[in-house]
Amino acid sequence: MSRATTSTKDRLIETARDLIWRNSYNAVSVDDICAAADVKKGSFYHFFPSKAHLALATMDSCMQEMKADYNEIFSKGRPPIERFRMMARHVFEHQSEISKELGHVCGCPFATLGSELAAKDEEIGSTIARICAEKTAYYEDCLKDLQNEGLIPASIDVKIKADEIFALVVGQLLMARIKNDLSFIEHKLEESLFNLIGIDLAHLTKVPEQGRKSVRR
Amino acid sequence: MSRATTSTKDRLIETARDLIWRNSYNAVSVDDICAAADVKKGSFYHFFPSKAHLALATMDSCMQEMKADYNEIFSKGRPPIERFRMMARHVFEHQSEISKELGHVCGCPFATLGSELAAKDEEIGSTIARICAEKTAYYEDCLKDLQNEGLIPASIDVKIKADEIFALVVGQLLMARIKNDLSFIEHKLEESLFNLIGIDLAHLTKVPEQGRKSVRR
DNA sequence: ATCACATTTGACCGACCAGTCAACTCATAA
DNA sequence: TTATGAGTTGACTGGTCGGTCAAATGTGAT
Repeated sequence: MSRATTSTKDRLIETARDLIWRNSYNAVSVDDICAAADVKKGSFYHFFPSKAHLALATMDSCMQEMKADYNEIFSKGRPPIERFRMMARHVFEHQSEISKELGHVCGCPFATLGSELAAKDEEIGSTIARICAEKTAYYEDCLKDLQNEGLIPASIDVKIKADEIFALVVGQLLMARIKNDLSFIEHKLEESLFNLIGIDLAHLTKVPEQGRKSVRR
Repeated sequence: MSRATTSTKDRLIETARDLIWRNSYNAVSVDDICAAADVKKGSFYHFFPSKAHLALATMDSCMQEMKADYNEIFSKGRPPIERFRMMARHVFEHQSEISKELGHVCGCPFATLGSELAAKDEEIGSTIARICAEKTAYYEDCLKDLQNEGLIPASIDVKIKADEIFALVVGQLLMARIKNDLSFIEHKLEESLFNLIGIDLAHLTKVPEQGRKSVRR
């Protein structure tokens, strides 16, 4: 009957993602999730040993989706500046979509969950820390390419800069969630990003159709 | 008996601040707070009509403390660069102190609460948004002074830049909370900050004891 | 047809949740 | 002395929490 669409387990993960992301881990009960997913509680505990394990599975699912997007955005075929630019656009578009679907700006799911649970549940805390590290790896790699192309000084520490970028994005997403307003991310995220990286975008875009593939040296 | 130290109401607010900040709003029950504050539940509801109202009172208390600190740090008697520098140091020292006291890096209390409740409780959400706006006002004012002294270009939009600074700090605090590690804030926050503002600190500090009061023009 | 096994169901548990209440203490003020 | 009202107490409520369980049902292989 219900197999036609998605499996019970997947349905639980998807529903949990929506409910927890929209509200918070502790504000959403297992009963809530079961009701929304139209799954009986016994079935829930057949697939997940605890509520926390569902949260972990939900994060895994989110991370895989994120990775698929990032692999596309940060593919080597794209000039590094374009990658960051596309990331900024993607953040807005993704958030905008989620916001329409769930009725509220939701920000970064890992940050939301991490902020709530990092001090309580060690496993979730370290999982989130690992996910964040994976995200910054994309930035770091891209920053290295910017260095190789001579667009940013070779002297800067790309690892630190990547952490800074991540913090900036996470912070702006958090503010967007609190204010329930994406306009800053829509109009200013890209600029903030290049400010932080240290690239004068206005100067670069003066040469519109040249130097796009590679501005090597 | 207990009046000797602090009033029941204040004791509840202080205890709630610690417990909620350390864990999260929904993870801490009224019973928990009452037990930790050695207050009976009936007394709790004599002073606060609901748990949410205690949270609001707690935020008020946090904000007053924050304002006292910020008024000192951002006083006009200090050169604007020193103000930001002192703020970075203050963030670390404050977090370090709290971390020792509560056993875990806690980050920004408003961000933590906001992330958890903004989508659920409108009043708390808008209160937090207002508090954040008050914080960015300090940055904005300080950025204007930097402009007046010619240390940053007059062309930059200080309002936006202030929001960027706030997002960066909040984001790094959130990461510190998740990782339970203050080392990035200890060693890199100041540098990140001036990166974002667009001031080359290394260049400035080459002139150690001069140009401290004012580097006008 | 029979078996093994995965899945589903709904009743159930004790603990805990936010919040209520009537009775009590005690200081002050008339 | 008595009346008032702020503060305190602990027992109480109805509902919800995360989690359990035995029994029922479906499914695929032999």
